[in-house]
Amino acid sequence: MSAKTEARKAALRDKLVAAAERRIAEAGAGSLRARDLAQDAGCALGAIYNAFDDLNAIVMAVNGRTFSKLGQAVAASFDGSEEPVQRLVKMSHAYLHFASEHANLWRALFDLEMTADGPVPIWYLEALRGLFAHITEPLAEIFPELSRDDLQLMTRALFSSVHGIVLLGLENRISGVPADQIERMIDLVLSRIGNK
Amino acid sequence: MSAKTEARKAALRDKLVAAAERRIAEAGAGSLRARDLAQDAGCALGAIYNAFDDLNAIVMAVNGRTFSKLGQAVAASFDGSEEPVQRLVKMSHAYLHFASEHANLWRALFDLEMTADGPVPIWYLEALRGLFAHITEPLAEIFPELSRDDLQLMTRALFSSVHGIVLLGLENRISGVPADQIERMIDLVLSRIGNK
DNA sequence: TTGTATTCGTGAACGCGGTTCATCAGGTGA
DNA sequence: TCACCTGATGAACCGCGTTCACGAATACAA
Repeated sequence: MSAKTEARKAALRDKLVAAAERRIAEAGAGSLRARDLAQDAGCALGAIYNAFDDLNAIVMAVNGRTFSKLGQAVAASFDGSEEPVQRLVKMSHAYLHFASEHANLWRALFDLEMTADGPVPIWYLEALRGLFAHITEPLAEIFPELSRDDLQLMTRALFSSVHGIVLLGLENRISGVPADQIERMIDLVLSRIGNK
Repeated sequence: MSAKTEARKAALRDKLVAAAERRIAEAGAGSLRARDLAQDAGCALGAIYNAFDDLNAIVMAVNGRTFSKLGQAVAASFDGSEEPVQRLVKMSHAYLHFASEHANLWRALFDLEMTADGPVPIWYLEALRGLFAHITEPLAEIFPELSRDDLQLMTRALFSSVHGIVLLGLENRISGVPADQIERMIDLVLSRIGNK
C-alpha cells in the first residue's frame, strides 16, 4: 500500500471519526448509522469497512478522543496547592461537568464496554490508570495508614462512587436531579470521607 | 372481550415474561429475540404484539419482577437490631450479591432506562422509593443534624455510590475485581461515612 | 509510454430482527 | 345453522450492519 493510499485512508478515518463524534454528541452512540456516516464523510457505504473493522471501532476511536478530553478536564481542575480533600472535590466536580456537558459522548465511554466482547484496548486501560493516579495521590495524604492494596481499592471505590452519583444523577428518568444538587451530593460524600 | 379470552391473554403474558426472564438471565437483555420468545411460549410471532406493545414492554415486566426480588433481598438482609452503619453495610452487601448472582437481570434494570424514551412507570419509581426508604432510616440516625433535603440527597448519594462501586466492580472489562474485593471497597467507603 | 496486475471504492445485495397486516380459524349470538 | 366478529398466524416489510462482485484507479515492469 503506497503512501498516498495510506494518507487517503487516514484522511477518511479522520472524517469518519469527526462525523461520528458529531452524531454521537448529538444523538447518542445508539443512533449512529453507517449510512449517515458514509454520507457525512462523502464516501461509499463499503468504504467505512475499509477504514475500520466495524462501526464499533469508530465509536472506540471517538471514545479515545473523549477520554483524552476528559483526562485534560480533570487534570486542569486542580493546581496541586489544595488540601487533598479539596482536590478530590475539584476533580469530582470537573468529572461531573464534563459528563454533564458531553453527556452522550461520556455515556458512550461506558456503554460500549458493556456490549463489546473483545478485550479492552490498552489505551483505554491506560487512560483509566491515569485518572486513578490523580485520585490516589491525595488519598495517600488523607490515609497514610492504608496499605498499598487498600489504597488502590479506595481509589477505585471513590472513583466508582463519584461515577455512580454522576451516572444516576444525570439519568433523570431514574433519580434526575439538578446539576447543583449532584454537586452537593458529591460534596456530602467526599466531606464525610475526608473527616477522620 | 370475553373472560376466557382475557384469561388466555394473561396466560400468554405470563409465559412470555417467564421465557424472557430465563433468556435475559442467561444471555442479557440485549440478545432477547422476538422469534425465540414466540417459540418458547408456543405462540405465533405476531401474538407477542397482542399481549404486549413491544419487546421493551416485556423487558419492563421482567424488570418489575427483578425489582421486587431485589427489594426482598435487601429488606431481608437486616433485622433492625444493628447499628445504623452496620445496617447500611448489610444492605449494600445484599445489593452486591444480588447484582452479582443475577447480573444480567440486574443490568437490565438500568440498561433499559437509558434507551427507552417514554416516562418511567410508576411502579418503578415506587420500587426505587422503597429502596431509598431503607437507606434513609439508618442515615437519619447517623446524621441527626442533616436537614430533610440533605438527608434525601445523602440517601441518593449513598445509593448511587454503592451502585457505582458494584457496577464498575462487576464490569471486569473496566476495573474487574473479585467479589470479596468489591465488598471491601463498600466497607472502606461506608466505614469512612460512618466515622463522624 | 504502455500494458498488466493488484488494490481500492462502490453500492447492490444479504442476513437478521422488530413490527405490521392481510388472511384465516374458532368462537359468539340470533 | 349461519352470519359476524375477534383473536391468532406467519409471510412480508423495513431498517440496518456487513459483505462482495465488479469496475475504476493506481502501481510497477518493460
